[in-house]
Amino acid sequence: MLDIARIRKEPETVCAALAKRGAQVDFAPLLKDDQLRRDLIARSEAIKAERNRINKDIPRLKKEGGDVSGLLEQMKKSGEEVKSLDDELRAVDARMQEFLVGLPNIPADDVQPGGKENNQVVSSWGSKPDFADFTPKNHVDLCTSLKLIDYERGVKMAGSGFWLYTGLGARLEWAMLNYFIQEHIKDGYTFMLPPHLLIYESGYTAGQFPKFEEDVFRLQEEGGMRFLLPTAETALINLYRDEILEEADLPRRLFAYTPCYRREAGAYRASERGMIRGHQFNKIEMFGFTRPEDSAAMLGELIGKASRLVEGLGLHYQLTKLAAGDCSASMATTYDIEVWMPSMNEYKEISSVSNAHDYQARRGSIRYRRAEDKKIDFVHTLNGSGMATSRLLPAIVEQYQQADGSVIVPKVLRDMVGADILTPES
RNA sequence: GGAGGAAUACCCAAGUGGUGAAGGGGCUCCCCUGCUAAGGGAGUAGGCCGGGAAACCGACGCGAGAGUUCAAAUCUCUCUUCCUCCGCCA
Repeated sequence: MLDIARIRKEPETVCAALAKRGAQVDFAPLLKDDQLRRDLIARSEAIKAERNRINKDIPRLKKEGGDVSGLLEQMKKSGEEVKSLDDELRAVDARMQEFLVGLPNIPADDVQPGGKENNQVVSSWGSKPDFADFTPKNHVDLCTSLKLIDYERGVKMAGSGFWLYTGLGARLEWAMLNYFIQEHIKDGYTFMLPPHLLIYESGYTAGQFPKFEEDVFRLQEEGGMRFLLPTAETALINLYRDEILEEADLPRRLFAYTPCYRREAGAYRASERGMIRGHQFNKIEMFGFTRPEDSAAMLGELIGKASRLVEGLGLHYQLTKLAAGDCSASMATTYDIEVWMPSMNEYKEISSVSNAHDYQARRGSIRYRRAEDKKIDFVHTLNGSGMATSRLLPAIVEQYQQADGSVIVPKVLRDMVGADILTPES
């Protein structure tokens, strides 16, 4: 949610910023409603103030035996006036709300305009594995032959877009989750296990609703809906919804493990099978609440953490700064970590680290009281995958595969997996 | 799923239609005392919205929303959350 005061003050600047992400917005109807709204409030409140004054007098007059019937008549009339003004006000409010809720976040100043084509590779780590001596297999073949993932039986149980980790595959997946959890705890982050089913308002605060309701699995219930979270971010952003934190409480550094459930309507490309567009995948999510002046530093911190985790696994990756149009609607800045996928000859996103500034905080009314002057202001919120293990497992088997079809287990996972190398026989 | 009960400030809590939502604890400040104590006094109802450069003024505000009324913490309805009991529990 954008600040109406800022739009009122500098509509052209906001308009130009939104244009960076390809959003063409005309603020004229909004600003007209804004003026109308304030007029309605002024008129309604003037009548209410008068009514309050008279109401204070009535009991006194009655006690003194005066005649109040004329006053009562007048009060009844002004009551009706107030009611009609307030009805109009509600309609204007709803119209403005609808307009504002549909607007995406303002991209940060240093974010490039344009779409995907303007994404910039910031850095890269490691190098592409050398497969000169043999033809590397793709992760679907590897995971199948090594019996790490059972794609067919996953579909049998749950339908298209689901798979099943089996044996060493489950252990490898779980080892990664454990590894990340341990690293986050070492860094002083607080471990959270949130509910997986959330109410509508939580999706609204995250910026998911109302625009992307079709993208989640929904359960219709009497008296409302619940949905399966598409990422732990959707839960964690709501931790302090409608709360006022003390400045001393900030920054908050959290992480959570949840599966992520997404509809991902439409078919995936064959090469993406088993990695992208699954309806359910595992992810550790990092999350931060900060003072506005600290969010840039925390963004750097989160990028650093995500990078170190991929490096710990020894995977070749690049860090990309997204152009405005490629950032999701709620985010002002996003950096992606993209891991090398030999079979696809592409770098694929495995972590996305973003700063939402006050966009989500405004939607969810998440604020803090400054220690010095007791003023209340919106916090900044940040999130980053740290990491999506279900996308890392394919990268691991592809990058670590050997000529004989076996896969070497990354050092940091060997104890937890209980194996140094995965072979078709193991 | 059923039957009851509850929701007022940081905490406890009074308040069954009428001008400023009692009181206590805690907290902040001051006085007295003089050193891990005790006493006295003052302050302490949030947040949003509108106006204003500000001081401030106004509107709203007793879980949320609607209604009755000239007037609602108080009466009515709907909902939410919590508590007690019963049932269910792969």
